[in-house]
Amino acid sequence: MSEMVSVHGWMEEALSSQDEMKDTNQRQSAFDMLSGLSHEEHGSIDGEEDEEEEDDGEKPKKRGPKKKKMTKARLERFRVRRVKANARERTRMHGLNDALDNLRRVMPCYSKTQKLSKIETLRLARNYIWALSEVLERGQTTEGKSFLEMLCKGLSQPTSNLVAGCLQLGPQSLFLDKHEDKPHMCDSSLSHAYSYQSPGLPSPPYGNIEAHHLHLKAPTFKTVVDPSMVNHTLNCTTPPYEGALTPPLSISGNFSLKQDNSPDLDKPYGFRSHYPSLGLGSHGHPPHFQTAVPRYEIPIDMAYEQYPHHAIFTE
DNA sequence: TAGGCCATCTGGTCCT
DNA sequence: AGGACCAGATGGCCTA
Repeated sequence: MSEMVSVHGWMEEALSSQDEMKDTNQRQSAFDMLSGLSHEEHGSIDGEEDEEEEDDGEKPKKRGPKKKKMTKARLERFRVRRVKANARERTRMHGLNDALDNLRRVMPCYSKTQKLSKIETLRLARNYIWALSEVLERGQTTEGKSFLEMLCKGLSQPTSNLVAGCLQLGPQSLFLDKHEDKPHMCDSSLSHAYSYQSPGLPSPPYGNIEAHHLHLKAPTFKTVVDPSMVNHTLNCTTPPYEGALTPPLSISGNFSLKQDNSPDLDKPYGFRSHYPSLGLGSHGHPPHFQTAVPRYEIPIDMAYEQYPHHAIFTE
């Protein structure tokens, strides 16, 4: 019993100290301390090491493996294991979030200040790949409504507004000052001009946006990459695409650009190789695509010459 | 204030 | 046994 009292005192200490904690790590340690508590409630604490439980009661014996008493040593081992597992899980989730952030950066609209939610990021990424593959395979233009339709399919209305606003801006507006903290191709405030209420759509979440609801003029993407200037390596099984090059809606995945100390930009992302960061799994099969987005390799300084104001360089 | 989003904890399952 | 992965639960924060 004295053990229980001391354990509860430890818990209360963790709880009270938690109020004063602002730092996440401190909170983590408090939670981790508390993690042992819930299990104490289920098991009694015995002073003996790993002593087997003896049930002399008249209650019918339960089936299944005999549960061991929560001795102090077992409790401590459990707590340590739980704390380590929590730390691993946090690290794992941080890695997952980092990957999502990297994905956000190669999306057609990216803003440090207004991040797409996780689910919207994944949806837009899927649509983006799909739309670009359509451009490659069928020679579809990125200027039409269908491109916008594909991008916005299944997205929430706010996100669709955001994307629509991005594509509405036209080529001049795509090249934002690289030192400004603006979205790559759009800003949410800009989307107000195109904010549409789609009467027939479930609002907000996840209705399909039809282009005729948008009343948008076709965005005009012009190829700014001179094919003769680039080392065009097409790493796919399909014949080389003879038409116009895919406009660099987002070239951060194609170039390895490093303007600041962000270590993330050193890593290969996006379409740099065949879908390396899109969660292909160990088998490495592209997700139902027969073509890959062409990969342009341009020296960094040349890239800056070509895209001096491309918003993608804002980092 | 409700709802959306997020971070974290937690226990279960599978794998090495 | 321990780690990775997953899904459910929970609570905090923010916004309409």
